[in-house]
Formats: sequence, structure tokens, C-alpha cells
Amino acid sequence: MAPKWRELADRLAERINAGEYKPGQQLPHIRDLVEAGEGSKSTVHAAYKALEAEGLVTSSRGHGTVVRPQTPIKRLGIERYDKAKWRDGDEVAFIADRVASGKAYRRGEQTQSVERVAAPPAVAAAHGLPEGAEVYARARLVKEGSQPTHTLTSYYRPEHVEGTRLVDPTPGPAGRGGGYRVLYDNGYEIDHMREELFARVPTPDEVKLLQLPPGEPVVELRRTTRTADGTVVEYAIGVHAASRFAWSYDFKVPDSARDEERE
Amino acid sequence: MAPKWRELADRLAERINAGEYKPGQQLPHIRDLVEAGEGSKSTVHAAYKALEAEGLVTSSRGHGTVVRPQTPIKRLGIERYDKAKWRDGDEVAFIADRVASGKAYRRGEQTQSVERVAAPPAVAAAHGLPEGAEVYARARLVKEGSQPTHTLTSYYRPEHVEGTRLVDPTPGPAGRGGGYRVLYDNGYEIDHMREELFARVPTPDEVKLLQLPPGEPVVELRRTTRTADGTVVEYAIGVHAASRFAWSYDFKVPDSARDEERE
DNA sequence: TAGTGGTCTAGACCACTTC
DNA sequence: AAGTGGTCTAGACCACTAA
Repeated sequence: MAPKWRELADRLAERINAGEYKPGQQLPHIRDLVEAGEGSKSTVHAAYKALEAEGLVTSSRGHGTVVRPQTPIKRLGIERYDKAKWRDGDEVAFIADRVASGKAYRRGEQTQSVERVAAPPAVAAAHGLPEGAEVYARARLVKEGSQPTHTLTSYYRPEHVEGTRLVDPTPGPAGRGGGYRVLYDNGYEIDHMREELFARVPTPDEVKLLQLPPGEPVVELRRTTRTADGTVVEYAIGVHAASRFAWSYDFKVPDSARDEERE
Repeated sequence: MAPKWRELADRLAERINAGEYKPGQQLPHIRDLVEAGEGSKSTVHAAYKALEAEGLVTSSRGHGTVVRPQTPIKRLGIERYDKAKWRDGDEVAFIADRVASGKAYRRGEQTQSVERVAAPPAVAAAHGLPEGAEVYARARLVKEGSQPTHTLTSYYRPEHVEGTRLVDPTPGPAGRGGGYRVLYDNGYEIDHMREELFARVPTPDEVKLLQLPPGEPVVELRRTTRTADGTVVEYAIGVHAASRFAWSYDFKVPDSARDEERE
């Protein structure tokens, strides 16, 4: 038999999914459910904690427990990297990560820091550097309004960015066109990319930094960006609040028996 | 100040990450920590539950609490759809989902059921059908050994698959070459695809079906497969245990100012 | 049978918000 | 001050595993 708290949680979840409790609406107070014979305070609390971990509700002291309203999902396709946007346009930076939402950039929606660090193993491997070699790490925390949505840390080889705006630790965007424009102006035009993604539970640090509600997973994205000759000019690691994003990729079905060498 | 159970959990997490407790190794028993003055049984239990939700440990009655060994990750790239594999080869089915692991197919590693159902909204939209139209749903539960790794449900338009092996509800794979081979033999050669992915917390049903450890997220993948003329021949929804997979996509940086029409 | 983690209670007290 | 959820305790008892 399922535990008492699990049964209570399932009953409440059912009523939430049935629309009986609407997003933003209050659920019964813990003490009321105790009085209604659903169990002791700890038992009811356990049920609410489970619902919270399942992403259905949010509890807060003083306020109560409300049904979690679902945030609109931002769909990320490769068109966000369109050269026209950062090469020819006048758009401010972070286009790649923000243009999909159709929202304009606002000051304060991103913090940035640039540091020279010893390359972590994955970074060194991507750039073809010995472990511990020095690279520039440009870390951003991107927000939507006051709510953080993801972090993004780009790693560059010093010889690719030394002396550019990218390593000038001025707060704010990297300027017109963003990071790829800076690389372009410096003689490195990006040409092809690889994105690798996987989901996992956030670390406690990430929970704090991204202000994640309990139970929300993160998606980690690792992006390798190369020039036409195959040189890696950027390796970036992003950590995204899972409930805010979806990724989309279009491709042709490969045919190794007939394809010519890919360019 | 952080709660007592959080502090205990953080201390233990630190020791796990430092390698002081190795994967598979037992953590101190709850009662021992109670005796050591870490708090009451409930408090220590709360700490262990947090560690479990964070994916660090696994607790089980009678056994104890051990550091969770990390399962090897299967990397999924688009080469798993290579036409040569299912068109020319002799490989058994499910290649697309299994070949990446380098492991051979074994009987009993997949269950299958085929049903004629009313199309759910997303399915109807993908196939360009009115909502509630009938489609074939071919549902698989894929396992690695005895452990389920993901579900995959493909939806087909009846006129594309009627009379083929695909809708023959024989248990086991769809036969030599799998589903795409059947469509190919029936005159529908797949040509291009779209994959959309996002992560979320599993439903209680999915936890049971996939035997997910507490706190493990899932990645939902929605795949639209088209023939060269753009006809959708398959729309599939997969639910993957997050800790077992990573997805990888290679693409050229788009350039809307210069690209010709894409083929 | 002994030992493990899991559930549950009753009640005290804490942290935070609103009035 | 009153009301919310969150923490913590001490102890009883349950479910499961191993010897």
C-alpha cells in the first residue's frame, strides 16, 4: 500500500490536473487538512513537499501553497545563430539567446564577468589544449525580468580574443552583434557548431543562482563553435532552467552509403 | 541559517564529491548518525532524502544507503538514423536507438504494443489531421538489460502503414531494419526530421514504468519524420531517463542573407 | 531474528507575511 | 497579533532483507 502522504498527494494532483485547482489558486492549508483527518502535520507536509518536487505547486511561508503557473517555453532553434543577425544587424548582444523570445534586451537582464582561468578538462579537450592551459572565461547570468533563466560561460583561446571588447570586463553586453561579431571582426568567422545537451538535477549552488523552484531540473548545453577550417573558437557551457526552454533541430536523414564527404 | 538536515546533507555531499565515500559504498546508518548527535531520526532521514533527490545516493530498506554509481551515458547523434543501417543492413530493429551503445539487441529488451487510437492534439497537429482522427500508436518500452531506459511511441497515419508488419501487434521488433524499413518498403522513404527536446520532472506513472530513482528527471523528445515531399510519416514521442542519455547535433551556422533556398 | 530504511504522530517552536 | 509553511524531537510501529 502506498504511504498516506503519497495517497494524499495523488488525490490533490488529480484535482490539480482536472483543473479543480487552477494555476495561482490556493490549496487547502496544512492545518485544515490535519483537522480534516488527512493525518498529522508532518504527513500532510510530506504530501505537499512531494507535489512541490513534482513541479505542481509552490509553497511559501506566510503565503500558503498555490498551484504553480506554467511559464511559457522559449523554443531555441539554430536560426538564433543566424549570421545576418550579428554580422549585419544593429541588434545588441545576446541575440542568440534572446531573439527567440521576441523580447527586447533590457539593461540589467544580464550580468557578465570575464576571467582568465586554467581550462577545465572538457574545455581543454574541446580547444585541443593541454589541461590547465589558460583560457578566457566569459560568464553570463541571463535573466528574464528579475528571474534568472540560464547561465552561459564561453571559453576562448587567448590568442583569439586578446585585445578585443570580449575580454574587456566592462559590465553589460559585449557590444553590437555580441561575441560572434567580435570574433568576426578579429578574423575568425564562425562556420559550424556542435551542441550537446543532457538534463540533470541542479547542484545546490545552481538552485541558488538560478532561483530554481524545488524539483526543477536543469539542462546543460555544451556548444563547440568552429571556423570553416575547423578551428575551435568558442566552447561554451550553459545551464538552463528546464521549464523555460525547448530545443529544436532540423536535419536530413544521413545516408552513409550515398553521401559525399560533408563540407 | 540553513536547516539542520540541509547542513548534514551538505556535509555528506561534500564528502561524497571528495571521493571519501565511493560509488557503491555505504553511508553511515541513520541510527548511527542519530546517536552521533546529528539530530533525530526524522532529521537525519530528511538529509538522506535530500541527497537521494539530488541523485547522489540510493536508499533501500534492509540494505542501507549507498553512493549512487553513475551509469554510462549513451550519446545520441543523428548518425543513428543512417539509411544504410536500416535500408541495406541486416541489423534487427531498434537500431536507431541501440546502435549508439555498441550493444547487440537481446530478446526481451523491448516490449511493444500497437493500438489504433484517437490522435492526441500534438499528434494530430504534426500529421495535419483533425483532432480525434484515428492513428496507429506503436508504443515501445526499451530496456538495457533489465533496466528500462526510455519509452518511445510512434504515431502513424493508417494509410501509410495499414497491412504492414508495423501494425501487426506481434511482440518484439518490427523486423529487419525496423520501422523505417517498413515504411520504405511501403513506398515512403524518410528524408528529413525535426527533433524537439525538453526536460521535466517525471509523472508518478513514468517513475513506475521507467523505474526511475527519486529525483531523476526525464527528457521528452518529439520527433517529426518526413519524406522528401514533406509528408509527415511518423510523429514519435519518447520519454528518456535523463541520466542515461546525451544528445548531440552538428550544424552549419545559418546565414539568411546568403543561403539559397534549402533543399 | 536482527538490522536496515520508511512512515506516522503529537506537540513545541521557528521564520516569514499580512493586518 | 494572527496566520502561514518549515523544522525538530521522541518514540512507536511498519516493510523489507539477510543470515
